[in-house]
Amino acid sequence: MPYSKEHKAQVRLRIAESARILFNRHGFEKVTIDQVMAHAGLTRGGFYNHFNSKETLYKEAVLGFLMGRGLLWRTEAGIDMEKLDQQAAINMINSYLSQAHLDDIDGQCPMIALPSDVARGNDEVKLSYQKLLEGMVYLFESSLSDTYKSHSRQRALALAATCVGGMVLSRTLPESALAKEVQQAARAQALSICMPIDT
Amino acid sequence: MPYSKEHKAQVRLRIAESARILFNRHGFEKVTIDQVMAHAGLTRGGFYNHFNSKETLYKEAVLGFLMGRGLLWRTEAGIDMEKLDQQAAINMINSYLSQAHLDDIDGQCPMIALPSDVARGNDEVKLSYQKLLEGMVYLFESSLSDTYKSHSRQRALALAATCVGGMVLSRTLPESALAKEVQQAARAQALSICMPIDT
DNA sequence: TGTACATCAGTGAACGCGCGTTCACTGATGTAC
DNA sequence: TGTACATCAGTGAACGCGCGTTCACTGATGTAC
Repeated sequence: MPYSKEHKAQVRLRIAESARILFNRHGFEKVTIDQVMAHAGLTRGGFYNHFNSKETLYKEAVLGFLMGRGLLWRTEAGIDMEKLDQQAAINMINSYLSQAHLDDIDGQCPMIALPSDVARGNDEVKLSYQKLLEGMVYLFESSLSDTYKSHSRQRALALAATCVGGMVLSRTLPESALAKEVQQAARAQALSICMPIDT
Repeated sequence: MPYSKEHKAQVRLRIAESARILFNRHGFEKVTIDQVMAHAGLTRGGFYNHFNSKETLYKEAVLGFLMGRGLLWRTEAGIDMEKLDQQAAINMINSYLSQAHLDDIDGQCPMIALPSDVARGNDEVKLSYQKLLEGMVYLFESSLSDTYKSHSRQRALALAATCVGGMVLSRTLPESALAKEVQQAARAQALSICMPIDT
């Protein structure tokens, strides 16, 4: 049994990670198997040792975010998944709706980079996208449950819509003041939702 | 001078309209010139009598929504662009964040159908997308200016983010209760933003 | 410890299909007389 | 009013390129002895 099992698993992960980055930059369609493999330091043909088709890459790439880059990202934002209080929601919003996130093409949340690509993908991709959203909603809902006894789920879902919507719009506008304005307005709105009204 | 000028202009519009519908269904990449022309009742080669390239179709298709389908849609929703009061904003939200809009793949707002495609398009497409957003923000801002003396622009921008975000997320989730839940939560939130707090 | 061997991850040429674009043509239309 | 003509919208075959996928191979690795 040449080559250890871990070796193959690692290479597979490396390919999926390369795919995630390139998909974030250029979308599912525009990225070729060649580019993905080259980015992972390999050549064309080997791809099919690891994946059945390009389609199966989509799922793996989107899901990879949760455990890889996304995990790192939550840590940096000071979010402790064991202790989801109001501050966690605030940190999430400030980090998600930030200039840094707008600038980070490679590391951005796939919900922002790939919404319409996923909408046209197969059910597997959509399900992995749903996992991302559920993670975000869980975070918001847990964080808000202390502040708001009722409607905390509704508020959490609306917060997710505002966060993703604000970033999607910002990303889609041509480089301009308006892009920044949208992102900041969405943030202000989101923060006011998760804080008790005392203004 | 055979064929009147109007004839050519009409055909051009018909092609752009076919493109808009097919793009809404399948995105920029997946749709072929053949399909667009066939949908418009023409054949492949004639395309280049009307457009320089596939790329130039993008802009025209997105912009076409504002004056075509979008106009019809605002009328149906009972929105009078001459009289933008609080009710106009409420009508807009109820119509935009609705099950009917979710079901209307062909006629939906391109901001929902094509966000990531546009984000990767050229500046012309982005600019036409921006026009759509500006229209929406203008509507909200005018409608809210009576209710809220200050921050009406910020609220309008955040409303746009919530509307687009709610629909984008809904569209992207696999057919499920969650999709509907997101859309309804976004609507409830949006409505509560544009109505004086009296709950 | 050293060597022969079997496995299979990785290589890169080749295949085949699809699509954007071009081009020589055809024939419907409005105009001139 | 009727007819010949010029224009150019529309046709469809052909081109060429790019990309997903296949396949025969190569050579690095862990194992058996």
